[in-house]
Amino acid sequence: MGNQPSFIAEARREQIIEAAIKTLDEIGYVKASLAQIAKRAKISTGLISYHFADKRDLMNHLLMKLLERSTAYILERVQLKKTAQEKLVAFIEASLAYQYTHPAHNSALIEIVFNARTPDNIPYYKLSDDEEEDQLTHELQQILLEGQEKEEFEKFNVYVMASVIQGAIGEYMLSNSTITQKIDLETYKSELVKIVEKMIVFRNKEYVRTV
Amino acid sequence: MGNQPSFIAEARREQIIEAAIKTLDEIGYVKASLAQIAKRAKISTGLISYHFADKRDLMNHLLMKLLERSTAYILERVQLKKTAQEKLVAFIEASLAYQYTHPAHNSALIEIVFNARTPDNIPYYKLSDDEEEDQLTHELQQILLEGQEKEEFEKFNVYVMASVIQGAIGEYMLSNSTITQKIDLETYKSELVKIVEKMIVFRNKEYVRTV
DNA sequence: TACTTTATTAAACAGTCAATCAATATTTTA
DNA sequence: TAAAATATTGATTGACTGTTTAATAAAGTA
Repeated sequence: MGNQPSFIAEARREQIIEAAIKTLDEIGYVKASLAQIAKRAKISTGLISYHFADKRDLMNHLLMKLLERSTAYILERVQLKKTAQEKLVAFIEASLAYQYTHPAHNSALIEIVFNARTPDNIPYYKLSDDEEEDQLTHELQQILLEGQEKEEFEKFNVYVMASVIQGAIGEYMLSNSTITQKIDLETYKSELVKIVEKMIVFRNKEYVRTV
Repeated sequence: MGNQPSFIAEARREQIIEAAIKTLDEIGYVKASLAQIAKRAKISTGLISYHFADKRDLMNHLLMKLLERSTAYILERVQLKKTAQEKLVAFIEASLAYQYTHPAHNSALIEIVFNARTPDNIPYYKLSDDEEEDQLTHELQQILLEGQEKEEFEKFNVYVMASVIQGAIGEYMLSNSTITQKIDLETYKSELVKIVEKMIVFRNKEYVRTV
């Protein structure tokens, strides 16, 4: 009784997950029934239940996939850089770029994080994330620490600073209108980098002189 | 046919809204059915339908109430201050304080903003908010502008800076665990203020000398 | 007082949900 | 090929959804 999840089954699971992403993006979590997902995958609802234990199981797999992808995208680009400052800029730019180039993934991620709950009813967004998302948080904190050790960066509370940076990134991802209407991605990117560098980068003599 | 909404009716509507807030906080938007809300208000479900046109109507009233309260709380405290810098600090501190002292309101607000949708299915969080929430955004932008005009603050993009600050505030409100486990409110408050002042406040000669 | 309006309940309604199941088709294995 | 395992459908189930309705209670009015 081999238990490797047969080639065709894996493909179908992929397809269902993709359809679920599309569904979440299009009609939101509340309306994202198995029937709606099945419709977009052009299969019967029963088949979803056959491949996933239940709806929560499907949503968990979907969430993992979304986190994996964005994490990989961002980390790839960060690891190309050498100095902490370069890494930090790459982190910010890649985060914003991923959101911009994958709006559907982004919406789906928001829908699920703010709706899915554990069996004991704790919402995911309140969860301590030892998982993938945390991988990004961890990486950001590492960059900041590294920068301080190498004296590229000033002293500041790393956790709070990481939170500020992630908040700024998330804010653009969320407020699809208020900000987006007035500021395009490139402007936001460069302005945000400027601001972050101002609050982080060590002010050496040349810098002070230019103030 | 007078249309002032009778004393007793208004009280009942209040009660239903409070029960709805409690429900959203406790079990989240997805499970917040009229039956669950009625149970907490200790009334029949039909009575909710009698006092509100439909569920969306109830949720809209609830959202308005939540926004009114937090906006009033924050603006009250900001208006006590004179200089732009003092106002900015008051804005940040009041925003964080309100969340901390009203966790249930906060959860309810999150649940509704990330779930409610317009009749044409646009999620509220993607909506351009000409409303109350925007009142806070607008106030923050005004503070930043005023600071620049009075040369208290450096030059920066006001929209991006406002977004960074609101992102930092929202991040603490959201990540109830990752941050909160490591950093208490007071520390986050003071560290955030320090960071914001560093990226905003005009660096006069005394400041530079201390670097 | 008698009458009208407002408030409230419990039951019923039509619809949707996730999950299950028996029947059937497809693929894999021997 | 024949048999077994896997994949898929479509229909069904029972629970729950928001809303409506008929009946009744309470409050207001004249």
